[in-house]
Amino acid sequence: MIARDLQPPKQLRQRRRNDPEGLRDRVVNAAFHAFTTRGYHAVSVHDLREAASVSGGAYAHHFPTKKALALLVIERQVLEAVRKAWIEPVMSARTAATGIAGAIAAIIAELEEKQAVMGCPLNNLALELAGGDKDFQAALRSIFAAWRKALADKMRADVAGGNARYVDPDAAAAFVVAAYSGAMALAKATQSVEPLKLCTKQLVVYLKAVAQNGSA
Amino acid sequence: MIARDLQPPKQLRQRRRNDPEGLRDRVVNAAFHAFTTRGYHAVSVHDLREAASVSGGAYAHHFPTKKALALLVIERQVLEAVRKAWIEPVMSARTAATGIAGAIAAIIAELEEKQAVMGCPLNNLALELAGGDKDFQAALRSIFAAWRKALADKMRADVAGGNARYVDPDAAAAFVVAAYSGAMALAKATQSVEPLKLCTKQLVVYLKAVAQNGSA
Amino acid sequence: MIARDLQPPKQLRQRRRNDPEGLRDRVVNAAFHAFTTRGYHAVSVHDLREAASVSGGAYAHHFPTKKALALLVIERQVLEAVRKAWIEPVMSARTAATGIAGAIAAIIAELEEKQAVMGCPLNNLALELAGGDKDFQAALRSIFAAWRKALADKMRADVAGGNARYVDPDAAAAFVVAAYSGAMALAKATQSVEPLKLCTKQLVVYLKAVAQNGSA
Amino acid sequence: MIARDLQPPKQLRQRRRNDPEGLRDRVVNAAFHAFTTRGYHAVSVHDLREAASVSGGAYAHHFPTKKALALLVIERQVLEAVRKAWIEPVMSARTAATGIAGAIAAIIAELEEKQAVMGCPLNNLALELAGGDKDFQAALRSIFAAWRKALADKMRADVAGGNARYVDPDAAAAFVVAAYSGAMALAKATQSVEPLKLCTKQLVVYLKAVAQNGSA
DNA sequence: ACATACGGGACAGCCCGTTACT
DNA sequence: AGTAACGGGCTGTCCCGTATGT
Repeated sequence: MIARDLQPPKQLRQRRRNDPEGLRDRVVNAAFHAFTTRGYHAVSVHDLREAASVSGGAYAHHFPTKKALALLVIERQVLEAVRKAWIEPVMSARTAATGIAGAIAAIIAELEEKQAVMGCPLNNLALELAGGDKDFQAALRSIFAAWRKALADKMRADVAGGNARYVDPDAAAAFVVAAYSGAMALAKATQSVEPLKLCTKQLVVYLKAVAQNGSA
Repeated sequence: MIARDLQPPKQLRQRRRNDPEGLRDRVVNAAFHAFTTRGYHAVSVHDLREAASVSGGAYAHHFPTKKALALLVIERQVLEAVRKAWIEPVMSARTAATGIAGAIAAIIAELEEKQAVMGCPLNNLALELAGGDKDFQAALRSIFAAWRKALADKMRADVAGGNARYVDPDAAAAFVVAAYSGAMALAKATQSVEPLKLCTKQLVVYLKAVAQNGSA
Repeated sequence: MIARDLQPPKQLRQRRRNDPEGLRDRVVNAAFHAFTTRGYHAVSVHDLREAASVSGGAYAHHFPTKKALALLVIERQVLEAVRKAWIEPVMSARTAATGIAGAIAAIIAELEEKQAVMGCPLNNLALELAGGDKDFQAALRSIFAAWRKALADKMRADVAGGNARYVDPDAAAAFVVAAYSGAMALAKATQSVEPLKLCTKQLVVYLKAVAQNGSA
Repeated sequence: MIARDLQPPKQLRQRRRNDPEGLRDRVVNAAFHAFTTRGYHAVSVHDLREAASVSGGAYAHHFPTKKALALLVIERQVLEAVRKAWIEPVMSARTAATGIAGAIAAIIAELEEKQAVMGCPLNNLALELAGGDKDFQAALRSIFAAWRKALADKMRADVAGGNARYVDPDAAAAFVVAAYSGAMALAKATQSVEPLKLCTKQLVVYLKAVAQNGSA
């Protein structure tokens, strides 16, 4: 009718890159960061596409649903984060106790560089998603299991090597995971590393008690 | 103006009953349950209105925004839940250690009646909301503070009464909160009370250690 | 279930005033201001009740619908505003021409005190509402008619008194109303009194032309 | 993933046709018509989508907000309407006076074909929107400026060509715009072209006066 | 007269996933 | 592999008018 020149600026049409792996990485990394800091439900796929500079079609080509992407994030990135921050440091430490203390110390050091305490990626996702969906539940549970198993194995190695006498390494490992997770929750709620430091000290007290007189 | 009953006097048009407090209670209770089990972002206000059988107009009259409702839930219901499950049992127990063990035992007993482990209401909300919004953060933080303070006060009372010699009751209280919170997270992730039982035993070990030889 | 003390603060219950006329005045004045500056559709009855500090029940008791209130505003306040700003000054002036110039000058002076140019109340409402609703249309049209009639009558008096020789006073009056209305629209769009001043000068030129050589 | 046609291949599921420009045109034209006749606030985006037969998703893809759509309408369609109805006819006329008279005459002729007088698109929007929002204000102001400038330029050309002696072409142009705008407002309020005809005659009187003896 | 509580529906905007097209 | 267009439904919030109650 009036004015028919409403074409969108064709010249701005995004350049195509054809880099499937890079694209997947960008999306998965953006999703890991967004999901673990803001929460699965609080993040829209639009946010993720924007953060990763990916068009809707390309995104859909690689990730059928939001849930599938989240499972990928959990199984790859979250597991990897736990491995890097906990499993590897503990495995390569002299004893379980020193490894645990060292891992937490490293995390505290990293947090103190940044300004905000965003909590533990695994726990953030677990508390939001483990209640509802079986697939999420299974994925998250297996990471917790790997974490606990690594700690327990190290404790068993300590016992075998004569460095400690844990009566129930599995229980002790679960407790360490729990204490750290809860301390991080406290740290997130107060937006301060102070609870983490406090709890670390207490964790050391506990570990000394169970490693020496063998109460657990 | 003269009433002109154009519609035949529908007997079905059920008489409205003004019950603002009941309505508010229904909504707040529904919100407490839904928010703490499914998560704030996973629940729509439509869900809540339906669960509470409340019309859109009535809902809007009482709760300006979803956030305001959530703050109400946190400040009233969540605080009350922590009080009932933790603060009151511990305060009325003989010692901090027995109170803590008793509180967790009661929670485990309650969980074993039900089928699903939905986690700690406070921690569920904290992990989802403490990262983003200042108002949520403040509300949640104050509940954690009350929880920690109650435990620490009881420990200080134990010290004063000669029943224990905690060196740092605040740290010990924070650790108890953290260990329980983390154990509950583990329980939720595995959908089993087993981690909770395991961790409780270890918590007792810790408490014995710090209460007797005064390491903390 | 948990916490049942959710009663709204009963003590805050608004004091009842029982001042029906004052209440009506407050509402009608608030509505006049809001409707003529922000527009009928842009203002909610909630806004009006708040601006007039009137509860929903009291509001509804006096004004059955939003439209009825608006009609009242038009028939009372808008008409009164036109009377005060135009009809009375012109009627009491020596001639139509001096009355018109004086009326506009007074309006300009008033605008220059304030910061924003909100336009002519009558025209603001007319352009928004005259297109759709017959009742609004009739109410607005009658005000324009009164305005035009007053100007035409004064011109006819001028002719009778030998002060001017308007050939078509009705046309001249309509033109004055139109020129002023359009000038105010221009002033509102530019948020400046400058177009109003410019147009006033031209209006004087026109009036001299038609009053002296009798072209209209 | 293999396509599994769980629904029988619905023949009715009409094939989607991608026509972004057509869709945008449909929406913008519908918006132009609805906004300028019924008003910005009186029209819901639902109305527009329905009028343009556009789904919610498609609409959102092209127009982020209602305001953005309105700005587009103003900057494109309203400007174009003013250009077609006023600027081009006046520019291509022999003199400013004949151009102005011709433009209004054409508008009157068009109105007499239809039944309703919906007013000037530009003024309708201006009176509703220029009071509140800075972006709307700027967009509308620039159209008025273009309109006034075109008339003033034509008058200056007349002076240069010796066809008239306007002392202040800018003021005369503003006055013409104002008089027409106000006359159209009157016409809308009375739902009749009569005020428009009346005022046009007077406008000619004015133009003769200022063009010949050079009073403005 | 007037205050609170309430009903049902509309508001603009966003959601995730899919389809057409290059 | 990748882009833009698109569908249908849901989000939280607000709307105007009415009913209940003092």
